[in-house]
Amino acid sequence: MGISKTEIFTDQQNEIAVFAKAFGHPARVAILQHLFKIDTCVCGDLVNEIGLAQPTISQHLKELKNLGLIQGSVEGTRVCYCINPENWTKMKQILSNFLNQDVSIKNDCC
Amino acid sequence: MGISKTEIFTDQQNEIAVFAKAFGHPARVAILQHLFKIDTCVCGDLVNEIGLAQPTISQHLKELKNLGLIQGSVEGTRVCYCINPENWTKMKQILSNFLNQDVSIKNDCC
DNA sequence: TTACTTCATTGCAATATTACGATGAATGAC
DNA sequence: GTCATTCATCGTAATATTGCAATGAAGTAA
Repeated sequence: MGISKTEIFTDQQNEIAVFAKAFGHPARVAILQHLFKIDTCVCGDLVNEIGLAQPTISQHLKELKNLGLIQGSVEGTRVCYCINPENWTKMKQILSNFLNQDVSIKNDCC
Repeated sequence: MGISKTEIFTDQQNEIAVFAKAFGHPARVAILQHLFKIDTCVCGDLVNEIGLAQPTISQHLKELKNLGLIQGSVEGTRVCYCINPENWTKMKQILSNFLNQDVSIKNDCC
């Protein structure tokens, strides 16, 4: 049906999935990498940096903003974006907990 | 168009996106968590454990298997799945590199 | 053999995502 | 005021994803 049955999963599982989905597109990965590389707010040049049309970039930025991973502020005609450090750290911990659960895989299986 | 323009991004960016997408659905998160919890191969009871229909689970398992994150072996009428430790570690390093790039965010922005 | 179990595959419907042209809103320059 | 710039939003088309019923394939049990 194209709709995920989120109600049968735990809040934690849904939260992991929502954050992971944010990185599930290379454009959003590229946007975040660029914001980290510049290490301050980026004003306007994201469309040139990434190779997609302006409405498409705007849409990806909106998704990242809705998740709280980035924040933007208006500077005249431009809008400046940067990482939201608190929320990035929060997200990182949630995903790291999931990724680091590989305690002890028995090799007497499969 | 529903199709991602992967050709304009680096291999690394596409790789991050592909792995992240694997966790972008709570059912796949739940499957992986269960495999880790059981800590050995799981034979058959995934449909009862997760609350989705059998073809749906089979489809999610196929995606995880195609990415190499899990592996399966036939045991009679049953099929047993477990985490692929090598590929899980590989994936974890790729995603961790991305998540851990928060070196120094200047707070004189935004 | 038949019946049963387990899982994969097919086919389909509903929803989501991606991308962009066109347009609008807000600001700055003049 | 006009004009240009920048970014958001709307509308739409194409593709992807999710979910399940029906069916198929392969094994076990009798």
